[in-house]
Amino acid sequence: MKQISIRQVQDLKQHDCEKEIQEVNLRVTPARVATLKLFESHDKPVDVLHLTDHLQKDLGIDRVTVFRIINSFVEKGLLKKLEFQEGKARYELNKGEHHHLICQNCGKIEDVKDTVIPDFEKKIAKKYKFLVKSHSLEFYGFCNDCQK
Amino acid sequence: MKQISIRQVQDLKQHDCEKEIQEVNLRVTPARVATLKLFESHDKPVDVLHLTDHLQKDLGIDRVTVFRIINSFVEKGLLKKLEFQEGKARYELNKGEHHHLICQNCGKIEDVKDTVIPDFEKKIAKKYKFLVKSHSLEFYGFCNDCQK
DNA sequence: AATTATACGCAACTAAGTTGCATTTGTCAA
DNA sequence: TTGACAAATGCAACTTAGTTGCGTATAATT
Repeated sequence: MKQISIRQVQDLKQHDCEKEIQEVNLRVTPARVATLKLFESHDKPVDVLHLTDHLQKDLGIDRVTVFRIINSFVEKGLLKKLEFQEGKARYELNKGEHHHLICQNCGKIEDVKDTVIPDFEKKIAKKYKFLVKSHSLEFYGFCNDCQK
Repeated sequence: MKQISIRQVQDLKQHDCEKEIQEVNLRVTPARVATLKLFESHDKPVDVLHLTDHLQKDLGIDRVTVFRIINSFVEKGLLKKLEFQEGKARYELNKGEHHHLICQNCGKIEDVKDTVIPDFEKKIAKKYKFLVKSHSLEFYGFCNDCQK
């Protein structure tokens, strides 16, 4: 069986990111590819400070640019903006409908698959004549470890 | 049938607010009563700027004090903190479980009664061993008027 | 390789929210 | 009712998230 090297995996990733950016009609720039790559290698919602930490220090990408890139990614539907009552936004790749469990003690964020919202949305559309475009659902409390 | 005057209604309200504040072990101060009254006379979630507008101009209550009062009210469970992806918080009286429909065009906020979350929370508690303390659910889209 | 719209970096700004500290005020007990 | 003390307020200064304007650089297109 033919193996592919780490190098090749990274190239694939690089190529995927470039393609994704191109597909939403944004120019493929090093800053954008690096940002999207960061999200691909992160499965939890991150805030901008966390992103700039790496992007600015290691790649010299400006804070402002990171904000602008993220806004364009959100606008194009690549990212989803989240707010966990922290006074700042978090972002995650916009794939797979799910919600979040946020531990108020240790800050751990867990994903929960959605089982109820699509039905609820239909009811809302009918009853309130409201056209739902997106939603956000978060649960705050204590994770298994922090209940002790 | 005996009528009560506007004056008496306001006194009742004043008294209710004072009682509520006392009951959560906070000192009854003019600033706190005025803040709580503002919430009682407002059925939609408001941001701090909106509050200070009245409290500062008409009653000379400082911006900082408003922030501090609100934080203490949230801590004591009188208010619920909300975030509608605006880069600032909103607050509402913490009574009656409900969610929000937020119109992305005109900004109108509508309340939706909860029908699905309590059940969902039970499932989460069981499956993820997560102790849910609170949650937030918002729907973004277009209200009836703005769909045209 | 030249053109051009778009993206980037830098500096400055805005707006939300917080902190420290001196003064005032609500509460409670004498 | 008054005096004492903890708690609340006002003011100034600060922090942090996010934005804007503008000159320069660069990706896409011919």
